[in-house]
Amino acid sequence: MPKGEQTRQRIVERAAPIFNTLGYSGASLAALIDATGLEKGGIYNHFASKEALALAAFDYAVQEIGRRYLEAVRARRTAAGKLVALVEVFAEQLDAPWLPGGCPVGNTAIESDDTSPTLRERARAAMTSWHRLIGSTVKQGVRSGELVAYADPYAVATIVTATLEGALMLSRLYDDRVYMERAVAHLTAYIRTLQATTGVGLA
Amino acid sequence: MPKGEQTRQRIVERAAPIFNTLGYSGASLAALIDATGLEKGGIYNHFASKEALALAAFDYAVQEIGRRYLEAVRARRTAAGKLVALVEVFAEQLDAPWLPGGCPVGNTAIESDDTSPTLRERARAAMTSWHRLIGSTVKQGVRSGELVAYADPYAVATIVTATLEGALMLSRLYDDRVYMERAVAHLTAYIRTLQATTGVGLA
Amino acid sequence: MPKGEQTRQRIVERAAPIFNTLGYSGASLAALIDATGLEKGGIYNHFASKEALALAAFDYAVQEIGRRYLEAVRARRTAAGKLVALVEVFAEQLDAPWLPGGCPVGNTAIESDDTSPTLRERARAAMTSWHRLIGSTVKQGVRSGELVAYADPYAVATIVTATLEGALMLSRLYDDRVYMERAVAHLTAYIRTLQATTGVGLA
Amino acid sequence: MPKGEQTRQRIVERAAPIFNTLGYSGASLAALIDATGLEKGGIYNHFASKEALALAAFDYAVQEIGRRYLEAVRARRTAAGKLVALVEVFAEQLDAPWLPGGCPVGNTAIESDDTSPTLRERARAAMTSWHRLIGSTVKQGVRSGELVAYADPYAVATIVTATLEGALMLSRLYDDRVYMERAVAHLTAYIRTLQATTGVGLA
DNA sequence: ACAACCGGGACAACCCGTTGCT
DNA sequence: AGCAACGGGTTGTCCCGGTTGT
Repeated sequence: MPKGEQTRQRIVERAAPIFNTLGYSGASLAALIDATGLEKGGIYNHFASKEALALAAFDYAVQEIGRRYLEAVRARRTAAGKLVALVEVFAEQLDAPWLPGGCPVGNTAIESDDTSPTLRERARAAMTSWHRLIGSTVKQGVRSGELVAYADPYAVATIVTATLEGALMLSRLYDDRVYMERAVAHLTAYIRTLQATTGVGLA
Repeated sequence: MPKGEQTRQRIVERAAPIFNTLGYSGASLAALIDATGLEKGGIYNHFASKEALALAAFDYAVQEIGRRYLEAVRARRTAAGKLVALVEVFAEQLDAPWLPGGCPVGNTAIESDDTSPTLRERARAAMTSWHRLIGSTVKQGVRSGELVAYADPYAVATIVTATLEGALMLSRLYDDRVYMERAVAHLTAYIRTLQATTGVGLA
Repeated sequence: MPKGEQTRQRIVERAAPIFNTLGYSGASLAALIDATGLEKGGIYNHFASKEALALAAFDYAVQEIGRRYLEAVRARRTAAGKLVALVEVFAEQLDAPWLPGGCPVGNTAIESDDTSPTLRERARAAMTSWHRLIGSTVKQGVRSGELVAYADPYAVATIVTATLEGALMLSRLYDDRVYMERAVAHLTAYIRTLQATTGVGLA
Repeated sequence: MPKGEQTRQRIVERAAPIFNTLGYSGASLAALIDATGLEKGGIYNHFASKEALALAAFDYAVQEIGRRYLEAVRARRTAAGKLVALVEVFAEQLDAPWLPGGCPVGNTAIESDDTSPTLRERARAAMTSWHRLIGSTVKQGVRSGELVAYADPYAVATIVTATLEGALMLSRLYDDRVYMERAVAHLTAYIRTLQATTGVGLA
C-alpha cells in the first residue's frame, strides 16, 4: 500500500469518531486537525473539501459496522438466531470504542435535515442496506418454515430498527445501558413470537 | 399581558421551529432574525444569549407537546386507551405544522453530545417526564387490574419511547409515513398484550 | 444623512484608491481594513462581499471622474475647447491625489479578463459613457460648422481615448510625466486639425 | 539541447499564456500545473519560485514579440514602411494565438504597481527597447532625408506606443477589432505626415 | 428607558506557494 | 522527478457588546 493511501486511511479512521461525536457538520477543521495530527494542507491534499472527508468517514463507519453484521449473520444457522445476533451487534454500538457517538446512520438521519444532501442520501442507502439484511433474513426464515408465514419482512425490519435506534438514543441520553438492555430483551421476545413452533405472537 | 412579555413570547414561538429544524446549535442568529422579524438588539433585549433563547424555545416546544399528551390522556378512561392515545399523539409529530423537524427531545438528545450541557439536562428532564407519564399510566392500569400484573412500567415506557423515536427518525429519513404507521400498529398490539384477560377494550 | 450611510460612504472613499492601486482583485481584505480603519465585521455590515465593495468603489471613482469631465466641458464654449479640456482633465489623473493608481476604467479593462464579469460590464459602461461624451462633442462641433464635416466622432473618441490611456500607462510605468505631456501635445494638435478654419488635417 | 533544458523551455512556453491571461500575480500554481502537465515539484525543480517562472515567461514572451518586430523592420526598406510594419505587427497581438491576453508589457505595466519590482523593471526594459526600435527608425529616416527634419524620434515613439496600447485595451475590453483598426489607420496617416515632400511612398 | 444599529474580533472553511522526503 | 505535508493567508460568517438616537 502506497504511503499516500495509508495516510488517507489514517485520516478517515481518526476523523470518523470526530464526525460521529460532534456531528457531520459540527465537526470543525480544527478538531479534525487535532485528531489526525496533520495540518490543514495535509488534509486538503487528500480530500477536496470537508464534506468529501465527511462522506469518506461516514462510508468507512458504515462499512465497518456492516462487516460486523455480516459476520454475526454468517455465524448463525437459524433465522431467529441471525436476527437476535443482529440486535446484539447493534447494541454493541453503545460502547464501541472505535466509534463513539452512537449509530452514524441514525445520527446523520437526524442531523442532516438541511445539511449535505449527499450525506443524507448515503444515510438512506446505509439504512436501506440494513433493512434489507433484516428483511431477507426474515424472508428466508419464512421460506424455510422456521418463521410464521405472516411474518412481514418490512414490518420486522422497521420495528427492530426503530426500537434499537430509539433505545440507543435513550441510553446515550441518560448514559445508562438499561434502556438498550430492555430493548434487546423486548426484541428477542418479539423475534421468538415470530418462530413457527412457538405459536401465537405479535405481528 | 405586558407588551414586553408578548414580544418575548412571539420570539420564542417563532424561534422554536428554527431551532428544531436546524439544530439547537446550527441555528444562526441571522436565521432567528429572519424568523422573528426583530433585529439583533431586539432579541438580545429579551434573552441574554443565544443559548438562553434556545432553552426557552426548547422548553416552549416541550411544554406545548406535553399539553397535548395530557389532554389525550385525560380524554381516555382505560390505561390501554391512554397508552394508545399517547402513541398516536406522538405520531402526529411527523407532520406537526407548528413544530417541523421532528421530536425536539430526540433531536436534542442526539445533537447535544458536546454542546450545551444545560440543554442536555433539559432534554433529560423532558424525557423523564414523558417516561413518568407512561409509567404512571401503566402502574395505574396494573393497580386497577386492567393490565397484567407483570407489566413493567419502566420497560413499557422504554419500549414505547424507543420505538416511536426510532420510527419518527425513519419516517423523516425516508419521508414516508409507513414506518411510523408500522410502529403505531406494533405498539398498539403490544399494549393489547398487556391487558388482563378480562377483556377491557380500547377506549 | 444617517450615520450608517456616512460610514458606508467613508468606506467607499477609502477603498477606491486601494482597489485602483492594487487591482480590483489584488486588493486584500486586510488592505481594505487598514485603509478604512474598520474591522472585517464592520465592512461586511455595509457590503455583502468584497466584490460588492469593489463595485461600489469603482462606481464612486468613475462618477467622481465623470463629474470633473462634465465640469470641464461646461466651462468651455467651442467644441475644440471642450475636447482639449477633456484631454487635460484626463491627464490630471496622472497625479490625482484622491485616486492614485491611474485610470480605474483602463485598469479594470486590463485586469478583469477572468475576474468579475460584473466589474467588466461596469468598465465597459463607463468607457462607453466617456466615448459618448467625446463623440457628442464632435458631433455638435460638426453641426455648428466649427469642425470639419468629415470629422468622425467615433474615430476621434477612439484615438483620443487610446492615446491618453496608453500615455498614462507609459508615464506611470516610467514615473515620468513627459509621455503624458507628449500625448497631450499631440492630441491638441490633432484636435486643431479638425477645426474647419485651419483646413487640412488628419482624419 | 539537454533534456532538462527542453523541459524548462516547455514550461516557459506553456506558462507564458497563463501569466498573460490571468495576470502575473493572479496566475495560480494550480493553473500552471494544469497548463504544463507537470507536478509542483517538477516546476520547482526548474524555477526557484513562482516569480522566477513569471520572469522567465515574461522574458520569453517579450523576446518572441521582439523577434517579430525585427523581422518586420528588416523586410522593409524605407523608414515609413518600417514604422507602418511595426504598427501592424503590434496590432496582430489582438488575436495572437500563441499569447492570448494582450500585450505582456502593457499588462505588466498596469498590473505590477506593487507586485514584483523586478517584473516592473523588466517591463520598463522591454518598453525602452521597443521605443528605441521606433526612435532609431525615425532617426535613420530623418538622416536619409526621407522623413521631415523636425520629426522627433521620442515623440513618435510615445505617440505610436500610447495609441497602440490604448487601442489594444479598447478592442479587448469591447471584444471588437474596430478600435485597433482605427488606431492603425490613424497612425498610418500620422506617419505619412512625417514623410518629406519628396514623395517616397510606403514600402 | 428602550429598541435598533453599528462595529468588533474570533473563527469558519479553503487555497496558497513552498519545502522535504522517497 | 513527484508526492506529501506545511502553515500562513484568503474571504466570509459568527455571536455579541457598546453606542446612538428617540
